[in-house]
Amino acid sequence: MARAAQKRESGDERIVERLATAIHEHRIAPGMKLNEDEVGEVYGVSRTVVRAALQRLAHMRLVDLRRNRGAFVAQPTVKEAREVFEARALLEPRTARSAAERMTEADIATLQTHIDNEHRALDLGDTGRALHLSGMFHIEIARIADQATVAEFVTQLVSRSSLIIALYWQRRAALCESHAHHALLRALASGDGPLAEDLMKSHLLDLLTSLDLRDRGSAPQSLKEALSH
Amino acid sequence: MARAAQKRESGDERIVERLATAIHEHRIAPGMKLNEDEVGEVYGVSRTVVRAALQRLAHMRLVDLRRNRGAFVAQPTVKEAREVFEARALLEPRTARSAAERMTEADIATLQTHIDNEHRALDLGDTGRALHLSGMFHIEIARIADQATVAEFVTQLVSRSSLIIALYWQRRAALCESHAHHALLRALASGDGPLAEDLMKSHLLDLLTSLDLRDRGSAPQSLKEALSH
DNA sequence: GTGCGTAAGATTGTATACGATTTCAGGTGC
DNA sequence: GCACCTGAAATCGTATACAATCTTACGCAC
Repeated sequence: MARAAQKRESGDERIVERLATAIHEHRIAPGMKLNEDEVGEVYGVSRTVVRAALQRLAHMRLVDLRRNRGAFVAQPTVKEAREVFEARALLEPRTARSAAERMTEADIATLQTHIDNEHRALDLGDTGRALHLSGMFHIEIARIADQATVAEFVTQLVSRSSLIIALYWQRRAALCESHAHHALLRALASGDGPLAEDLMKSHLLDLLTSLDLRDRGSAPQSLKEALSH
Repeated sequence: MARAAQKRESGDERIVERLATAIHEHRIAPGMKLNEDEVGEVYGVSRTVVRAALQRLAHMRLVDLRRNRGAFVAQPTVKEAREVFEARALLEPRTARSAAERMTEADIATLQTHIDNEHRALDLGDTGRALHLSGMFHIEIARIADQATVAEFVTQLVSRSSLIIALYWQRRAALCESHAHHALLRALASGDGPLAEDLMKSHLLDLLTSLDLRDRGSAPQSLKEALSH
């Protein structure tokens, strides 16, 4: 209810959001250059606000800002990918345990909704949206744990994970995710903290092992029409 | 222009650094307003770069950016303080263990230097610098663990901790810190990962309990001359 | 004297302009 | 034909100008 009602969105936030989802949904490929003038023209704003948006995206590690060179969609290396999941392994299991001890009926409903929507998106073949919702599930848990700082970190890590998955996915296994989330939700709903912690830990491990993390060349494309709308 | 010297630093980074240290050393009080024109005049740059700097500081949670209102030095609440240390408790102990398994002679020397400098600063009564060096010790450990992502988070958390300590400090136990760091270094140097993890955990707990985290009114002052140089 | 409305001032948000740096194409020499 | 130099075009970094929004002070009615 916060978004739709509040038209007070500062120009750059709108662009951050649109660019972020475009990156998450893999509509603009890693390595692609984000020319300030072009982005500005696409969204009908000046470079001033584009630069602000790019800076924030750089902060989220979704784009790479190179001095006097410009902004490029981030291309997480294999090392970075491992480090991101390492950080998630440190933060999320314990946070899931905390969340289990605080779950309310409303929280259960929210998580269930996320899972349902994720299933629906998958059925429709909208893997981009499914991935997004899958991430929201993790973020929501941190929020339920009432740990804003951790939630913020998890948000960034989930965001980067989307990019990483887009880059290093070795196909298959979107379903097992949903199952993992469902089992997690059961543990959370029953207030079983230790179980939730274990499930989260193995879930993250599964995610990591489902990636193909062997070095390989990258394909830095360069076009901007993918941004249209 | 007589900018001379190092051009490697993009204008805004210089300002971010100066403002950050000014905040860390408590030279500008939490709640104080950071007027864009004034800051720009102090550092001899235009609002454009000041705004970029403020945005980055907001990202670090050192300043609070309020729409159409301006930038204010952050005033971490008690809740935020707890959450920051909660996050540190999740990240740092395990990271210390990893670091213990990777320590080199150079790393040991670096940490020892930090401790020495911290002692020296304390002897000179420069608590601001001592606090800064104390934080660097923690950040260095994350770097040694070769976990850039975690290191980045720890950097932000340490930074916020400085502000929190400035706000909620209650007892004069700066010495125990040094002792804790010294013990930690010994564990790290001897490659005892589990011990390092335990020591870090209790060190963070000590830090947290040394704070007076009961709600109380804040004192939002308002001047800018504290920024001079 | 108190409360409120309105207008002037101050401050932030955004756009545009200009200088600095990089990139790339074309040409010259070997 | 290849390497290297040179200059123009493109792009980023910063400053300035203008518009939108908020704050504050003044004046008027009661």
